[in-house]
Amino acid sequence: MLVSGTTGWDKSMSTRHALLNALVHGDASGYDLVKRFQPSAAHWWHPRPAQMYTELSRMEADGLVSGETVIQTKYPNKRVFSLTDAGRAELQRYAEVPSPPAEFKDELVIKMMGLDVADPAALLADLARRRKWCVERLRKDQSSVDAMLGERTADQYAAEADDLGEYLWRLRSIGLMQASVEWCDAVIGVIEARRSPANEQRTA
Amino acid sequence: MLVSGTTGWDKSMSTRHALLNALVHGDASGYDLVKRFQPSAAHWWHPRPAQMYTELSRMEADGLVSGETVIQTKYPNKRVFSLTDAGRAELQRYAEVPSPPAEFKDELVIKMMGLDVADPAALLADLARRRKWCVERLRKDQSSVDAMLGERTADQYAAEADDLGEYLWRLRSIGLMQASVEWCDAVIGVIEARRSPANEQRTA
DNA sequence: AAAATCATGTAATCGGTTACATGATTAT
DNA sequence: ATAATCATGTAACCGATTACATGATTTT
Repeated sequence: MLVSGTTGWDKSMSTRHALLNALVHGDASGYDLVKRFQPSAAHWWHPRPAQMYTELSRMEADGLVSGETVIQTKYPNKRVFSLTDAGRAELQRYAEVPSPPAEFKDELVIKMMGLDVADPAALLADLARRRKWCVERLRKDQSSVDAMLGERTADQYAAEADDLGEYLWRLRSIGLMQASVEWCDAVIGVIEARRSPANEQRTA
Repeated sequence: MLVSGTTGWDKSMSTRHALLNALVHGDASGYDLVKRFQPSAAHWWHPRPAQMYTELSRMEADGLVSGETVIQTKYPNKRVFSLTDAGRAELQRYAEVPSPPAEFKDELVIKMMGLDVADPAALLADLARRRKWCVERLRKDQSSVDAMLGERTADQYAAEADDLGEYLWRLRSIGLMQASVEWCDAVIGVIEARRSPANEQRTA
């Protein structure tokens, strides 16, 4: 598995509870979990391997998970983690704490602040890149959803499936990516309108 | 000004460049900038005062801004910052660095991971709260945009205005909030479908 | 032969958060 | 009287990132 490079990783979230929730569906090694949260496998948020390993150790120290070492001959030994009762209790507690509003962090928005004084060329290039990235992400998420659904309707899937989390995560991503693409187009439109304010003299 | 409490603050972004960009439009004290990025005044991202003050000092040490102390008798003295040439150069450099993909951090999405094993009651409450929050945010952003436009069309505004950053920031927020509300509704739908899988036997 | 897979971790650093401290002035 | 405004900061902490280190095995 290639870990850094390509498109790179995105940023932060509640790593501990993400790991806890991931272990609900079955025991896993740190390595398994790293893969499950990888950018290619997952979506728009990815804890880094370094932190996942440290967090797993901390969780073990806190008694939320227990790790058993599995000795392997051909490959390095691994530690397989499972939820403890305390872990499950913590998950329950967490479920009942109201979630804070989602956080959105977008450097492009910051750059927009300088738009009325800056040269828009660099911004246009940036917007085009961003738009492309979002379209690509959208395509991937959409095809994941299609693959998950198969022949079923969304309602059937909702009733039967056992990986609703994955599914809903992708739905979330799709919505955000659509909004992002539309925003890019709107901003490009604004910059164009500013560049050629021809239509001002038109109607009135 | 009341700083903490109420809905509270959201999280992180590139504080340094946000401050730099804010100073493009005119000199300002730390306090002015704190207000400009406040949740009520601004949008969905807000650096904390503590960090803005520290960051301004660091920027001054790095020569990107220069602060002049203004002595006041009735109120505490203040330091008014202005961009230096180095600061403007840094802003230019920053404009040319490609922006990384936007980051989205949403604890609700994490909670969804446990949906097929957990009791959905707590989640439903959480979703309802979230939905309400987003609708409210949406309303505020929408009325800000309306106020900015006034009698003008979007194209006219784009050609004339000198606060495009504020405007585009709100457009971004509106798109994200709309997507968020729709997602909440979709998830609620999924949970309902799961709770009463009545329609499975229907057509086929 | 080169690259990717399996598998885990440490150390240094950093950006950001929380909590706290101060105190005159003005508006409700 | 109470609360909010003006105005700035420090100290402790913490979650997360970057960079690095290891090395046999399997696939291309």
